[in-house]
Amino acid sequence: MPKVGMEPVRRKALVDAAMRVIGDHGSLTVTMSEIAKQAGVSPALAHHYFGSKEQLLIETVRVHLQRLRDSVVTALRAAKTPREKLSAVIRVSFQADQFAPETIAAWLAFYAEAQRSEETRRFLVIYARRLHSNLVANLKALCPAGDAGRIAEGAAAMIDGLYIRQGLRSAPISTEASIALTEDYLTTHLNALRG
Amino acid sequence: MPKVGMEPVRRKALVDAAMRVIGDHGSLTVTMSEIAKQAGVSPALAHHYFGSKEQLLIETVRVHLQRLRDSVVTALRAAKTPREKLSAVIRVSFQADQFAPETIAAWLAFYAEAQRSEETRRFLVIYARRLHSNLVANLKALCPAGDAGRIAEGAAAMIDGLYIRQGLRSAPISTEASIALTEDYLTTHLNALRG
DNA sequence: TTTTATTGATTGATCAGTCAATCAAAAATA
DNA sequence: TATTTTTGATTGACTGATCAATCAATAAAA
Repeated sequence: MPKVGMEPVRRKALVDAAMRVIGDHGSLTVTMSEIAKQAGVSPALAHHYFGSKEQLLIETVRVHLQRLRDSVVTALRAAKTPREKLSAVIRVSFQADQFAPETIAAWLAFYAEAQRSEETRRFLVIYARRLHSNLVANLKALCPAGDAGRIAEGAAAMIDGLYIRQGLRSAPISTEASIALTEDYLTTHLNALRG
Repeated sequence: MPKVGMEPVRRKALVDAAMRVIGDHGSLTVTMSEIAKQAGVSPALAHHYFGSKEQLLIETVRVHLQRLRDSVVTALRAAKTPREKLSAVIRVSFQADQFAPETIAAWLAFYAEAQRSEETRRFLVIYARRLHSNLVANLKALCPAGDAGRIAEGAAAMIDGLYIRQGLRSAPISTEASIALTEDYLTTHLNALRG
């Protein structure tokens, strides 16, 4: 079996396995053994490629945020007007795979981890900033700059809040309802500025 | 030294110590030793009174949510009109001790834990429902019932979202600004219904 | 004397991380 | 082409540390 060029294959498998195991487990206190098993390799190999558990977890955050970013870029390209681009950003935040319970559980675990791991925090901050700046950039075409910043803050908070509340499964809300609430927030506040 | 009636004293000390240690550590992966040390007793005593680490953590959530509830009740009593009561609920959510970094870190850890521990989840769901129903009850006096539910969802999401984003410390926002954003959300949406 | 409070010492389990050894492909050499 | 050497991939077995949980013992009140 040992062929050359396995490294990228194994790294991807391990990063995907980590996300799945963390999501199922609902916590970062998962063992390297579980992750390796899920990826179909030995724990020793996971250490071989990532050096440490912490490094594997950090890579997992990085890779998955990168994928999320790619989704946003694609969605933004497809949208024409600023208003459509705002909707695109919202839609991606709530898209199916992001809204799956295991995915929410995993992100929640990473958010908590950001309190301990400076590197994890850095990646999440980059995501938060990008979300904010995507919103601001397009809002500026629709309202004064000062209002754009404020409305973007509110919209970002609402997106994250709907997300975390979905994780609690107290009053499960559909993807469409979440999108509608956020859209409504934007529309109402933009209208308030005109009227 | 052993005097009778130590139990409630020790329980409170341990629950407070747990919250502090978890907040400082930014995670639930804290040891019974650390908690016990912070409380000034031996690890064995913590086990004696709580049976297990999990039970101590659950008690910690319960007690702290109970305190939060008491704050809300007091604030609601002090407020007269429905609109003032809405403001009171918002104010408590962002009050100083709740907004301290260690407190946010602790709650984030518990939110993540809710994915694993059914009992922890139950307590957080109760809090979420109470927040929602406090908002709905007072909104109903100011707008149609259907709109009240929707606006309450949005306001609750915004509160939780501002909270979690504060935990990231990416663009630290002041207590006042957080309150202002949430108040603005309510005002704007209530006005939109009238206009 | 019984009960409550308290701890030091210990145990058993879990895990991250290491290491030496194996195996097969690729590259170099004859 | 055949043979040897090197290198990358992979793992089983092991180690050391950590930690929750237990327990027997002590000490002071009731």
